[in-house]
Amino acid sequence: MPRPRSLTEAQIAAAALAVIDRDGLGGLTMRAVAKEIGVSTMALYRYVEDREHLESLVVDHMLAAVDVTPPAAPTWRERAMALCERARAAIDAHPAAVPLTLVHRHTAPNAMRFAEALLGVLAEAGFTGERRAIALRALLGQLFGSLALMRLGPLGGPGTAALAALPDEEFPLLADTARHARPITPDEEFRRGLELVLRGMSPG
Amino acid sequence: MPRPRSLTEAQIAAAALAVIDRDGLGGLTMRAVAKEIGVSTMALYRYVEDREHLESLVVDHMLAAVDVTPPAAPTWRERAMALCERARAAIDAHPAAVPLTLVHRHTAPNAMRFAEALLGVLAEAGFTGERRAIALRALLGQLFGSLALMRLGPLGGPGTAALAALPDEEFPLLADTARHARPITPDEEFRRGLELVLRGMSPG
DNA sequence: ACCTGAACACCGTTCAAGT
DNA sequence: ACCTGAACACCGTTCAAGT
Repeated sequence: MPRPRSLTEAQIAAAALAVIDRDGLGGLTMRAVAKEIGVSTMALYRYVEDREHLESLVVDHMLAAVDVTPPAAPTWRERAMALCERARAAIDAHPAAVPLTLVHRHTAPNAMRFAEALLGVLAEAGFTGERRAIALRALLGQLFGSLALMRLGPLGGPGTAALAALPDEEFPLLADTARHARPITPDEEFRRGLELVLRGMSPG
Repeated sequence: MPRPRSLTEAQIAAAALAVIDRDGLGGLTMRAVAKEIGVSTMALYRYVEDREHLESLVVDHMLAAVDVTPPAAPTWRERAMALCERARAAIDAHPAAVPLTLVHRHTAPNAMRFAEALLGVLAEAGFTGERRAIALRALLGQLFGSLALMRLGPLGGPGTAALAALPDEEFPLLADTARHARPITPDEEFRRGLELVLRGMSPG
């Protein structure tokens, strides 16, 4: 009599994410995830190929939380922005996991689901062919790049404060820019950066 | 009689980069770097705090190769583009090391040197205050985000080819877009993405 | 001061054994 | 079939000892 599988991929991904949220990315080990679920380390290998696969499950699980129904907004730029903000919210809910999204973005089915939705907005706006491909990549680049930058230190954070205290002789512009950047919130930074990209894009 | 230091940071960084280029990021270990130099593993700890510090040296070493003298081009957008293309060339010369640049960008002095140069172009173009801060971050986000995306698979690569073969019913736009993206070279992808960002920016 | 090798506490993963 | 614990080949880093 075959024993039924006792774990699901979602369960494993959720446990891994809990470990990351609690102990950081450095705390993510096969042993830790197994313990979190309450199973032997080797039991995990019944469900995932290796550690890479486990990480991929985590990324897919995070992106599963992104609602990809077409946003109702008057302009295509606002609709694209709304989609990207949903993705940012879902990813930023687990800041320590951000680096994983950059490495495993291509193996997660839910990443494709998101890309398809974003392409829907672009297609409706009149983007076709190569132009649409470039537009998608630029948006994804800004989305993930901006998330990575903000995880290292948002404009309004301590890193920027340190830059503001830099010797004016060597980095005058960096110091001055850092001082002006102090009051910018991560939300604002994300929005305004993406707005630049969207403003530079046109379907024709 | 105190023995003189036998290693330099540049030498260590170069050895680490050689290891990465040869064996990938997974091959980067303290033991491998020490062996590459021809010294005991523990000798490295005379020069670097820990593995994190070693990685930071690698990133700084890669960015040291970026020429930050102001490019001579008619428009500020072309000058900004030229600077970013120099950075891309330096980083892309070591594709396996790209993920490190995302994690250690903030601790590398040469990253600040590059940011200062880019701010020089923006300042000359009339960007000031918050606007300049946002513009810098958007450019850096696109630069690093785009590099990360291209490392996973350029638009013209096998990943895109796989997407093009996707079932049309589930991902019609993704499949179609992937087909049109096939002939786009990494160079073109990088340039055109960054152009979108630059086009969307204005100093006033 | 600088360098070394052994040792410690991990890690991912293989393997043989249990139900 | 599914799960387990011991074992293997690593890893970063501490420490005591050598010159």
